[in-house]
Amino acid sequence: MPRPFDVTAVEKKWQARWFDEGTYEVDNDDAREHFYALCMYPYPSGSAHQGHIRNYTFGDLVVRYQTMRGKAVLSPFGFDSFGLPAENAAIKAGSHPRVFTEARMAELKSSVLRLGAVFDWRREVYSHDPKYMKWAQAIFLAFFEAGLAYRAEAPVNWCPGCATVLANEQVLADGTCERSGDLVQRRNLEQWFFKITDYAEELLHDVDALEWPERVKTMQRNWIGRSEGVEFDLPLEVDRGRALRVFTTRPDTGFGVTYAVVAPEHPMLDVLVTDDERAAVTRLVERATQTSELERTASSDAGSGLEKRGAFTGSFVVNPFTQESVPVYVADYVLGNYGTGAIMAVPAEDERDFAFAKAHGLKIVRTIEPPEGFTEGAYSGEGAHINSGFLNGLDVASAKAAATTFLEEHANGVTKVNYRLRDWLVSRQRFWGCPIPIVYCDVHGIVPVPVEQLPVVAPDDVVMDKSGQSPLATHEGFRNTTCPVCGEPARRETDTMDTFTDSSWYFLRYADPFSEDKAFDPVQAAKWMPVDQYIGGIEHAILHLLYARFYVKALIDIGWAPGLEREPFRRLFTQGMIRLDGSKMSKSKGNLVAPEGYFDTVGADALRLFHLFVGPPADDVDWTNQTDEVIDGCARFLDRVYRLSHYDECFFHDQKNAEDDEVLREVHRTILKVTEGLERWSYNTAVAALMELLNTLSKWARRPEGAHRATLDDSLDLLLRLLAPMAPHLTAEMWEERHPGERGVHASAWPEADPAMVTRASVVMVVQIDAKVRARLDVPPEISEADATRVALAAPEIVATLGGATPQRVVARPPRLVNIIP
RNA sequence: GCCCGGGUGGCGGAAUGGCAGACGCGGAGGACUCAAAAUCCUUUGCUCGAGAGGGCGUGCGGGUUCGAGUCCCGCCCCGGGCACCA
Repeated sequence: MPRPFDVTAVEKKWQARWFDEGTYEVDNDDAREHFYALCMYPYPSGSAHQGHIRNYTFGDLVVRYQTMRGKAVLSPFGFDSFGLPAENAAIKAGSHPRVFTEARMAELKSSVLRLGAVFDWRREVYSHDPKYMKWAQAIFLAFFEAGLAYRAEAPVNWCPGCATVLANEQVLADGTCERSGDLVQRRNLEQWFFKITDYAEELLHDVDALEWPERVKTMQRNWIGRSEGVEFDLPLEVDRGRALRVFTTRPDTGFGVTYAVVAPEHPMLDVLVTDDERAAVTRLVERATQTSELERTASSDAGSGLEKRGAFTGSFVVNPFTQESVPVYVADYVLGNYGTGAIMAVPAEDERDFAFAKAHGLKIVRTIEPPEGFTEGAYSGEGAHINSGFLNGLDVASAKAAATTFLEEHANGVTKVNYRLRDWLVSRQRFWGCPIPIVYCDVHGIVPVPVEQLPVVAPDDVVMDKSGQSPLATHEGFRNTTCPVCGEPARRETDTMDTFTDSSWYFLRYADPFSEDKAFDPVQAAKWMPVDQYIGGIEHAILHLLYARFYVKALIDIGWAPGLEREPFRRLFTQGMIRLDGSKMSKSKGNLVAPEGYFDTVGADALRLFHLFVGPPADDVDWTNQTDEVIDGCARFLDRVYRLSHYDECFFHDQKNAEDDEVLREVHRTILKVTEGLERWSYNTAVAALMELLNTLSKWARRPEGAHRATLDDSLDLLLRLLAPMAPHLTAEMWEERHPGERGVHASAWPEADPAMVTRASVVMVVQIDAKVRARLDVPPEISEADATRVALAAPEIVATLGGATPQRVVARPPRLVNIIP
């Protein structure tokens, strides 16, 4: 496609200028109003894919737009540079992950530069930078000292493919690893955890006030999973001094408890099992603890196999409501690490209990009257209580309250809040991550590495082999050290931290990357935080955002960040995904459409414009065989802007007339449309408004009668300023041509619409009969209801259609429409 | 199963309860050209009609309203998230 200008030369020129001159460097003490714009910390997977391009197109638009609005905009860049893909690639190539990673970083950086995205490059941060690692480790130690990091043995998710432990968050619903797809196994290992559960309530509560997509807020709430209920005792039948403690959210159904269930991991199981049942229970427990999470959860469909997934323990407990003895079962549908690991079972009102009761022939007693027509199964809805002694006749809410009081008085009951959220397992048995700065001494136990010895950096002379085991674990020089307390030989921790820890505080380092003696200066950080606009993919809706929120709250609480707001990301925008052939575009799927080809041909501005124009920014984009044509269309639009700014085929007249004035009014209306579009993330309509304006201008200036020259010049300048955040290279170039020696378009102020210029001289009013359009009339925009009615009824088409009859009713909504009901 | 989104021309999409389809892609016709590309102009929801003009149209069925793509009720379909959390 021949272009009227040299796209590549223009883009290179401006990219070099922005980079070399540090145009978008910004000081913490800048006197202008501060604005922190941030795109999510990218993993350096190589040159950018269209998802990155989309992200940085939006981010750069925000940066340039807010700058033109007179703000000091912090726009930093860096790399989430630790992670498994680099390690796997290094194993394959027999090289070091750093070599691989830094090559990928250079590629990604080149892509964002070629996109024309602007950053304060002095603030660049990357996770495997020892300067960053030092403080990542210092934070770990501070958490450790504050009791927020602890070591515990726990059943963990072990992925055989990745040869590492995974966080709950990295295990998919079907029990497979999110990365490798392998079936995750359960193992008991000593691991490091962060006590994120201490913050469950605050993390849940603070979600409400965030200006985030509702969808993301809901996901966060669901993930935290708060549930209120009662914990109480079910005394053992044989020894009423001992009891099985259970948690329930439905104390009101207590009269319907016909059995109890403990998890296979329950500590009291040994006491509960009688000799007769021991063999069967042992078999079940072994199966439950050794089989994968998948098998344990898979059979939820219609409760199949339930008879094999539970066994009678031989013991009985006493239902405090009925004083009846009920059997205790062990079953794998009860989880050991939630609540008390034991439940009261109410088959009539709980689906799972119902299925289990059916499978084992257990008694079912309804305690809530199901509605008319309800036939079979558990009923968990509203209704009046029956078969429930003192609760009879009460609705669910009142019965809950009464039952809770009863349990408090008779069964050591306490109201209790449980969360689905678990502590964050941060240990990873991998090499390419930030080492956990801990030493194990035979005498002194767990000893933190002194801060002055940080960072603990992995050695370079490692052999990345195919065993899958971290080379740190077997590297004698790394592993063997001395105890910081006593100086005797000791072992280093060889696990590294989950890479989500790196992305949990990078935005704080961006705000102050200059401090050498601390992770960030809280006074400097507070000058930018919280992030005013965070932009990233929906795939981080739970993990990254939850962890980063936790980090900030914890850092404030341990005294590292006084004065910071407790939520790091005030506004979040989640962009849609790019899909090719219906599936998400990602490197692992090999379905990337590299942007480099577009940079070389249509140019970055056209590609940016495409991403803005193709649809609502939050929606997914289907990359189809029509896409290249749409991108060409965007390039065509830019060409037309260029030609018009060179008065290509234009004619002029000297005296400004009414038509010229109306065109300028159209420009001012466009200012409103574009500004509104940018403010409410409607970039596609903002671009459309500019296209419409160009159509108007070019039609007007190319008529033989011509256009008023000064009016065209004013219009062009306004158009270029509105287009500047979207297509920065071309607008910068044209502005320089039109205003040599003056400051650039991006340094000029965002246009303000003149209120006197946005109204039209006349507008088209629609006249309907019975809601069908019968006439269109030119009327003044301020026409009154009476006048509107009068001119409507006088219109020839209306007179003809009505045929002299008096209308029953006239609805006038001046100046848009009049509807006549005959 | 539960919780969110979303169903509008051939396609991407637009529309504070007020002219459905802005803008773009694609298509058709034309101008320029020896020719093509590029560019420019016209046209383009479906349908009946030679035409003027008419009818029908926002997943389906109801409702509210002078007026519904938009609000309410009940369905269907697609996408995403969660899913033994007691």
